[in-house]
Amino acid sequence: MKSVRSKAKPNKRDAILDAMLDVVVERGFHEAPMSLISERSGASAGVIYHYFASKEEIIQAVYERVRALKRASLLEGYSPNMDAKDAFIRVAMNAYRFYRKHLRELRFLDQYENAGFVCLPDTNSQPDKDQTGFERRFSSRSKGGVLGDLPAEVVREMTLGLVARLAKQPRKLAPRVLQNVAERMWEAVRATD
Amino acid sequence: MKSVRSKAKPNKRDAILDAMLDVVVERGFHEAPMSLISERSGASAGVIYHYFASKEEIIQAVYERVRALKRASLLEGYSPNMDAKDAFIRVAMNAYRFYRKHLRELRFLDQYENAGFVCLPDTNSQPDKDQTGFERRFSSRSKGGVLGDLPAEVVREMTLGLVARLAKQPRKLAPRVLQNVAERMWEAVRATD
Amino acid sequence: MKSVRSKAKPNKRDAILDAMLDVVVERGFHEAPMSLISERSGASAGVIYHYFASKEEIIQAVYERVRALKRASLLEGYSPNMDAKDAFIRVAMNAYRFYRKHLRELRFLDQYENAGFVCLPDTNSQPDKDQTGFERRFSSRSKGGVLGDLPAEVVREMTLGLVARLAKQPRKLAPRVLQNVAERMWEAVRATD
Amino acid sequence: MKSVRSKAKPNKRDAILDAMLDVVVERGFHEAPMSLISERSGASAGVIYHYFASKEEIIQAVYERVRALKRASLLEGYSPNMDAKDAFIRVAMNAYRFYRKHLRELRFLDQYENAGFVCLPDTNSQPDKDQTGFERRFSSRSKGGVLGDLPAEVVREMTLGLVARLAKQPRKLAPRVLQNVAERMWEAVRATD
DNA sequence: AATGAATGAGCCTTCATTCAT
DNA sequence: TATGAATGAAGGCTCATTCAT
Repeated sequence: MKSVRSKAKPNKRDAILDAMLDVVVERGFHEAPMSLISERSGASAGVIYHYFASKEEIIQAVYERVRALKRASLLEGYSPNMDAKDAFIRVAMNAYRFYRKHLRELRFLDQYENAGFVCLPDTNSQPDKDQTGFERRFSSRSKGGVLGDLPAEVVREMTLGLVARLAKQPRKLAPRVLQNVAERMWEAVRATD
Repeated sequence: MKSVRSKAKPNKRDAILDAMLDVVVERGFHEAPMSLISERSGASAGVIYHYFASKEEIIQAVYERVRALKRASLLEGYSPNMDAKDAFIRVAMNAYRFYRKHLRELRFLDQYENAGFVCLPDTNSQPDKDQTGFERRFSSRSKGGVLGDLPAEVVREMTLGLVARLAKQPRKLAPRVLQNVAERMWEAVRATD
Repeated sequence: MKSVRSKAKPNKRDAILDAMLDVVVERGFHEAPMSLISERSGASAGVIYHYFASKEEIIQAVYERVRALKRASLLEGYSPNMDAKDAFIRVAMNAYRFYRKHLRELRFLDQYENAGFVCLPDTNSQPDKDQTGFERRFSSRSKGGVLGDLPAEVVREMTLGLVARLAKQPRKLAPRVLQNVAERMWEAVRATD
Repeated sequence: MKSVRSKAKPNKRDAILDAMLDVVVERGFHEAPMSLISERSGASAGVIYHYFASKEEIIQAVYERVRALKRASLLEGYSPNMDAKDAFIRVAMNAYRFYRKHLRELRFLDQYENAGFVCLPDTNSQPDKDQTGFERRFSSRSKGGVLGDLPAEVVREMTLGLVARLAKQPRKLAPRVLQNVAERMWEAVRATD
């Protein structure tokens, strides 16, 4: 019966993460002083360090949270028995929708990845089953998937990477246009017989 | 006759810009203290402010310099009478080559654009002639160009944007693969009759 | 029937004092945060203030406890009818044994006395009878004692003070050496006729 | 012609060391905040770090300076051809005079050595010639010296250590008393035939 | 008695910038 | 032009202490 996202007392730890996300997005990693995090989150300078060991750790935690959120959203509605093309397009549309709904998160990710923070070589290297299945399916035919023989990172950039960048554009794309783009990308990366 | 990139005495102003570029790329905007710029550039803390009014201005100047360098490189070898597809592919390959040769600059751009610096409403909105011609040609057919009817920013992301991201990947793509990608992109964006 | 020094549940107040003693000895007064005292003593940050009004007061209490312990130990086995020299040597050996057994306490005293804590003008200036007798006996002949006419503080430093410093040395002195030293000190301070 | 110790501009580095010495002596290592050092030394918070890398380093530097000063003072007027007893007494009196003249320094040393700072295992282990000669002479006969066979650290405490403690007493000892004490110590440690 | 989240002043240090030389 | 000592406002973080539970 208690409202979770009410501004009332939204769990202090989360309030801190929220504040950090907002501030970093609005002003960049530089100019994200703890004093501001404190003010925005409603947590005193002191308690913050009760929940996190350091500023870096807060940033790390925001990153983790965003990653998890993203992961969960992309595969929504996907099932392994869908037709490959349909699945591909669905995920692309999912991604676009997600990014538009979570522009702040998207921008945070961009900053995080560009400011030289990424060092951990992947805590998430034990991917959940769903994703494993998905990733194998959408790999090159030579690796048992349905795609052509482009290197994996190229495919990633031609699909999800592209969608992310499109979502960052100021103008929101009409679903029709988006579908159109997704189809063209499908043509570009699918296995040609 | 004087070598441009020699560490010798390459004009103090440039040394400062070089230092800033390096430091930002290596350590991010946060953790790019003036003291380090001073040390790396060989310019004393004091003189730096003879050449630039503030740290921000240095960053701005680096950005400008990088933009100019990039602009000049992309259209190398392009001429308006080339076949459209060939031109497209040439520019794509140009871009890839440029980015790989100037990874530091590319990374600087990424940081700059992601850290919330871009506020100046485009000094470069008066594009030089060459580019104008090029841009008109490679616009949608409805605007007199040779491409399909996707929004301009979508096309940009599907072409140059993509190339930039591919260039950032650790692995260098074989020219053959790159050509392959460029062709697929061409198929994806060109006007279909 | 309850073991005194067992880590079990030795009265929370004492646990706090123990913790403070340990921490101060290990790390100095600076770097003796209450959080560590809390952790080591097993008492929560909160309760500590149920037993003591402030950090200072804890330190004061440790000091008092150590003083009392020391006082009790030195005169062990002393009786007024012993021969003066024997008594002198016995007390010296007592002191040495005590300090070696309680090095932590000794080090605490050193820190306490050197860090500018001593300000209380001696609550213990009403010495217990035993000591009174002892002190009178071992004072200068002109004051009714058996010693020569050196100032009291000089004698103190030449005897107990010296023993304390010897005890702090890393190497433990053989009883024979110690006895030897005590005898020489006795020669140095006793009344010469 | 410029006065060195004038309050005018006594070399900022030294002013900082002076301030640290004073504050530590007056208030202890705990409660010696940089802000106070800054205020007392007349150096801004910032410049201090131009001269020293950290607070610890300042303390270290004070220690070094005090050690050097002390070393120089003790052997004043000593020459190897003096009679052993005379030399012994002279050095003892030197030490007392030094300590009384430099009570602040003495207290600093005490704090430094008791607060767990000493870690460097002796940079001064290459003792200057004078001292070497002195130390050999005033060692036990079995090591070629003129003293009895007490362990070296015992002798140290019975002589210089004792003098240091006497100097710390509030009351200044009359030269006569001091001489008296020195003679007794000499009797206590010299070789007995 | 006990907990531990919360406070907020204060700590050490950094850093963009200025200024005397 | 050039130096680098100097400034002082912040910055991230700690810690003695309090207070709701």
